[in-house]
Amino acid sequence: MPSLPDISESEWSLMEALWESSPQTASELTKTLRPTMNWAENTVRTLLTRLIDKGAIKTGENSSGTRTYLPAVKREACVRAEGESFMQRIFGGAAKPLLVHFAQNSKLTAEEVRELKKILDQSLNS
Amino acid sequence: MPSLPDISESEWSLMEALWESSPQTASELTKTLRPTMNWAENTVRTLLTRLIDKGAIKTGENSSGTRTYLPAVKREACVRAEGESFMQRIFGGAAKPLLVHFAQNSKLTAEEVRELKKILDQSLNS
DNA sequence: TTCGAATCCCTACATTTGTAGTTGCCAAAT
DNA sequence: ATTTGGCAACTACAAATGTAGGGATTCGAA
Repeated sequence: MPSLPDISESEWSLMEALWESSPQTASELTKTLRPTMNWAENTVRTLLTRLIDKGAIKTGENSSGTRTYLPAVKREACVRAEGESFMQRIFGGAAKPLLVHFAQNSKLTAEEVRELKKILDQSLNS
Repeated sequence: MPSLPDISESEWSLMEALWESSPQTASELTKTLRPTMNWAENTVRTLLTRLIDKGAIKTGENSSGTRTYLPAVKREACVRAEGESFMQRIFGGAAKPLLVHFAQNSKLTAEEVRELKKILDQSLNS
């Protein structure tokens, strides 16, 4: 697997928008993100360029000939990479302490706890 | 709560060393970290200075009058902050998807699964 | 056909981060 | 007293990040 690009925090917002819906043009993306990040369109374009350089997204073209952008890497893969790196940095790479931490620091509903326990069991025999 | 300082990746290594054992002088720290990070002592000093500016560590003095460094913030609090930020960035702030992700992507032993389930149960009734 | 809005391509610039090097000073060993 | 070995204080400098601005081009509407 080609090692995944390093996606910064701002860039991640763009990626999320594209994973959510793509292709999108720069101005569409700007509008999509306007509510959350109040970025100037040039800011969005700069980030898009950087993401292309990093190989995280590709370009296409819509019917009117305007450039469009779409993910070149899968979200799940990026989430795994970010997760690995976080786990490494903060929990020395160990999953259990991480899970313990979040289990203890989150208010989960009984239903969620039930689901999680099920997933834990499944993680064993598969 | 005094909002916690933003600790970078390299800085985090220093903090870990200090949480593990403090106070330490700059040269002690350099030696402590030598096996992992092969940093020049000046690098360590620069990072220490930045951590002081950020309010993450404080200084003291040992019996020989040499400056020592020690944490000014608790590890658990920083871990919580980093965890929050990570969960926000990657999982939109939701704990369950995060837990599901790590539960599925880690090879846990039966024993660990047992412990985790117990912790999940406890997280409910407390 | 001309003007303005949308697109693109460059350039800019302050911060943060990673990683030191340089210099000055002081106390301990010759 | 001189040298030397630490320690402290500054300075350095490139890459990555956040956040745009300006100029050229083009396409559709007036």
